[in-house]
Amino acid sequence: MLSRQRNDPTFASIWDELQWRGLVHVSTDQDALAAALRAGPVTAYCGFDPTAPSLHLGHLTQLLVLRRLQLAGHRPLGLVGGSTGLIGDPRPTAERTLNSPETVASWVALLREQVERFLDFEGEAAARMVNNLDWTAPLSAIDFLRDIGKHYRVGTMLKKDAVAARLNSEAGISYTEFSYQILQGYDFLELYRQHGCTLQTGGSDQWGNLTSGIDLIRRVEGVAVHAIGTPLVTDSEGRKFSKSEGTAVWLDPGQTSPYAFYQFWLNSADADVVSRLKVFTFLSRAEIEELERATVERPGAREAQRRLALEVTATVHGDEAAEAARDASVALFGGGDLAALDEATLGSALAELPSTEGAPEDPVAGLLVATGLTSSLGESRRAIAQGGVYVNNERVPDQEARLGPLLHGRYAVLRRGKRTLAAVVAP
RNA sequence: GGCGGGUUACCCAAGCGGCCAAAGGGAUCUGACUGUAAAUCAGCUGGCUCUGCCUUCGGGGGUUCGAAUCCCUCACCCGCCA
Repeated sequence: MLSRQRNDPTFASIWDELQWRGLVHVSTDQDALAAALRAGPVTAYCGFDPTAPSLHLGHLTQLLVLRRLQLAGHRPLGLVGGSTGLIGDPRPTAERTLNSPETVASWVALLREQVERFLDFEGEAAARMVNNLDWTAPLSAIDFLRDIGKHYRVGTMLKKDAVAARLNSEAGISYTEFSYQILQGYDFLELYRQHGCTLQTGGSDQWGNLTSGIDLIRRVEGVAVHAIGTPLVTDSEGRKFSKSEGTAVWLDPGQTSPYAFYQFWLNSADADVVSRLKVFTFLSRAEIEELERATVERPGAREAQRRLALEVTATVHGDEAAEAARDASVALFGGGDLAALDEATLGSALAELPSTEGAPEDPVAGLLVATGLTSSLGESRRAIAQGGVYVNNERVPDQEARLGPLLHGRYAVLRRGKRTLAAVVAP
C-alpha cells in the first residue's frame, strides 16, 4: 500500500495540499510554518495514547497526515504513549479510570504495530517510533517539578478547554489528569532535543496539549516550533465518530472486520463524502473533483462512496481485503435473489461476515444472538416483531420462526435491518 | 480536618416507603419513504424457561409485610470554610 501512495504533484507544496484537504483546522503562524516546510526536511511527530487495544478512525487522520508529510520528504516520528497512557488525557466530561501498567504496556505494543504499518521506515525520510515512557520513567518527581513544572503557570493550565470544562462540571478533575498537559509538553521538548523535532500534529481537541509543548520549548530552548491541529472527524451533523461516541470503527480487523469497515465508508452521507475523500484517501484533487461532480449529478449511483470505501479499506487492510469486502458487498446487496448466486461467490461473500453454525430447524432468534446481530433473545424477538429480521432476504414472520432451507444446502444469510448481515453455515 | 450537597439504565435527568424495570430528553436500533444516503414521520430499547419470574437505582449492612426511596457504614465526586 505504501508504495502506491503519493501526494498530488499539482500542489505547489505539502502545506497547500494539507490546506486543500481541510486538514489544517488550527495551526501556529501559517507563514512561518509554510516556510519551514519549504525550507527542507522537518521532523514531525504525533502521539497515540493506549486507551484501547486498537487505534480507531480518529487516529487514522493523524496517521495519514504524518504519511503525507513523509511523502513530501519530511521525517515522521510515531509516538506511543507508554507514560501518558498511564496518566490519561482529561476528557471534558469525566475522570478516566486508570488502567493497570500491564494493560497499558500491552496496548502500547499493539498500537505501535498499527502505527508502523502506515509509515515507511526506509530511505531519506525514514520514520522512527518512540515511546515517551523511555524519557518519562527515569524522571524523578523532584526533577519533574523543578525542571519542567517551573515553566508552567497554573493560570495558563487552567484555561485549557478540557481542564476548564472539568472545573466547571460536577466531575472535577484530579491532579493526575491536570498534569497531563505537562507530560505531553515535555514529550515535544524531548523530541526536539533528541530528534530535532519541530512540528507536532494532533486533533484540534488536542490544541491545548500541542501548545503546551510549543510554549515549553520556547521558554527552555528559545526556539519557535510548530503545530497543526486537524479537524475532528465528524459526520455532517457534527457528530464525532470515535469510540467515545459509541460508534467506534477500529483499525484492528479483529475488532472491525474489513467488510464492516468497507460498509462504514460506503454508507457515508452525500454531504460528507467529499470531505472524507480529501482527508482519508490519496486521490488527487482532479479525481476528487470528478467524484464530487458525480455525486451532484448522479447521487443515487454513489460513485464517490464506493471509491472512498475501496480506497480507505485498501489503505488500512490492504488491496486484497478491500477487494474481497467490495465483492462481498456487491454480491450481498446485488438486488435480490441470493439463491441465484453460485456457491463459490456466495461462500466467499459470507466469509466476510460474522457467522455461526446452524441447521434449518434452529430458531432464528437464537441464531441472531449467536452471530452477534442481537445481544439477547429478547432483543431478537423484538427485532423480529418489528419486522426487522430477514433470512435469505425473506422477512421473518414470527418470533418462533426457524431458519428453514439453506442455500446450496449449506448457507443462510441473516439480516437485521437494511444492511447488517451475518452468515449461518451448516456444520 | 469541619459543614453542607451528591452518586439512578448508553449519556443527561426525574423519582424520595407500595401504583418503579423506574417519567422526560438525547443517542442507538427497527419500520415507512429512498439511493445500503440525508431529512421527515412512527415505534422499540434490563434479562429469562415471559399472563410469571430474576437482576438493576455507587459498595456493604440494617429497619419494614414491602426500599431507588428511611437508618448505619464504606468509597468516590461537588461546594463552602480551614
